[in-house]
Amino acid sequence: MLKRHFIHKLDNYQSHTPEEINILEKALSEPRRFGKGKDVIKQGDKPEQVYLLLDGWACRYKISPQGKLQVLTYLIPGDFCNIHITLANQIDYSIGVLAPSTFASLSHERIYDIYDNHPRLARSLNWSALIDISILQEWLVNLGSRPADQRLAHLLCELLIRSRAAGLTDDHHFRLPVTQTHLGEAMGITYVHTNRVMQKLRQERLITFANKQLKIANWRRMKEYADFDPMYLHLERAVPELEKDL
Amino acid sequence: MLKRHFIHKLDNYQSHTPEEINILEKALSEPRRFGKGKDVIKQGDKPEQVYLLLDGWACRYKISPQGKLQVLTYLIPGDFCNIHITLANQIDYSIGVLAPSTFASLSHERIYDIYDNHPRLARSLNWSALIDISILQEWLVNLGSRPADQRLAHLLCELLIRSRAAGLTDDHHFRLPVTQTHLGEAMGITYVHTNRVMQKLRQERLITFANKQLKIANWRRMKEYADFDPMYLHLERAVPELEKDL
DNA sequence: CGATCTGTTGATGCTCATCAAATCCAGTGG
DNA sequence: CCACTGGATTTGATGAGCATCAACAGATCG
Repeated sequence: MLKRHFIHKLDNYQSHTPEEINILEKALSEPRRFGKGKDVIKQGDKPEQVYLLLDGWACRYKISPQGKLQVLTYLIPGDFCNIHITLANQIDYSIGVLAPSTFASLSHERIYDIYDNHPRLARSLNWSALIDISILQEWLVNLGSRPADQRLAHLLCELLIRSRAAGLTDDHHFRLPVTQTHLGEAMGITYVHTNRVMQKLRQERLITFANKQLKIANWRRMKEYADFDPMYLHLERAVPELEKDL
Repeated sequence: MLKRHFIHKLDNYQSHTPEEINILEKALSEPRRFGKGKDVIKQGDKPEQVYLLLDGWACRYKISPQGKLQVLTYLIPGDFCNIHITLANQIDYSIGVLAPSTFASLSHERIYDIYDNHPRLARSLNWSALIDISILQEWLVNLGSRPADQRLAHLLCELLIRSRAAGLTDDHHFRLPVTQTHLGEAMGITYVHTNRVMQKLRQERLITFANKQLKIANWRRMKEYADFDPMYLHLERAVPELEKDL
């Protein structure tokens, strides 16, 4: 049977026994489908459960009082959408669905149970949360200090490595079912400019993009171009393997 | 006796008994002084302890392979510099000292001890970590979707509220011992432009800045100008008080 | 099969970077 | 106490990167 994406992801940190996997599986609710454009969590909601993206594509985002939308991170299968089990009264972001997706959820009690009684699993979840923060930080660097072309290149490098880490692909292609508008909202630029920057990367023969499939045509040059160092993804154990044949 | 800044900060979440405060105090190492320009933690170090800023001013930052520096967050007295007790082999950021500062540290064992045996304190620490993430997210919004003048205004609003929450000030002034270069590195703009934007805020009579003291001259207009909603600081319990008389 | 969303292209102007130089200021040593 | 020094702030001139506005082509979908 096929390994689920979240197991695939967590296995990059440490390998999990069938029993451990079973504990996680049993903690999950029935999967629930959400259509494109729906919100799983809305800014202002009370925190109630943690969502796990099983399949599809989503993002965490904020809308500022002025009405501009900013994507905070992309969520791919295997990602926990909102791990930092929030002690706050209100959540200050939304989880939006970018392509038809299925989610499972974990109640806070289940999570606390894991933290209390399954220290190895607890470490895996903590590791996953650590990566979330680390990605946020790298996105800050991306927005604050790279021009738009490198910014896009960097984002695409990240998404390829994360896709490989989740077992979503094993070559240079990955599924990227988002519009250029979405990409722009993640990078803090307009969709018009996103389009132009995308063309530039195509002309440089770094990427191709068709049918929602993105291919990084030359990984070595792309990495260099993007100034990409995967260290922040904390996949030490797996990166050599993940970059093999790229 | 004077309440220490980190207690002041945590009390915004829930009040702490003298015994609880004592447990925290006893978990702290001897304070250690660091001079301006020194690094408490360097990119690439192994995680060993958690630092608490007792006095002074510091920041978390990253230097990209290309050599550009990006400030990820400012640290003021009462802040834990690196709570996310990292399970990684390497830390991917540095903690830099911007003004002469004193730090105390907590070993990972002490932290785990608190998590295991003092659930109320554990919640307070988690709350503090939550704010860290939330600030990161809001900074992403700031960099991604606000022009430089609003960006600076927003940053200054945040720093005033945080300073009040840590008991560092009780009026419109707060100590800001950083150069315009540093501010620029936080906002992803050059120091030249930082200077010009600063002058604009002065001309609008929103701020004054002299002797490392920043004053927000008109809180209501400044908030509006900056598009500032303090919700992300998760100080619900305290914000009404914190904004009193502003 | 029309209606709407997404991608693409062009023209124009503003925001911000870059380069360069002039003050201002705090600290240091004679 | 003053002359020196190096960092921080300020100012001006120029240009690049990106936003904005507008229009059209292609893809998608009920």
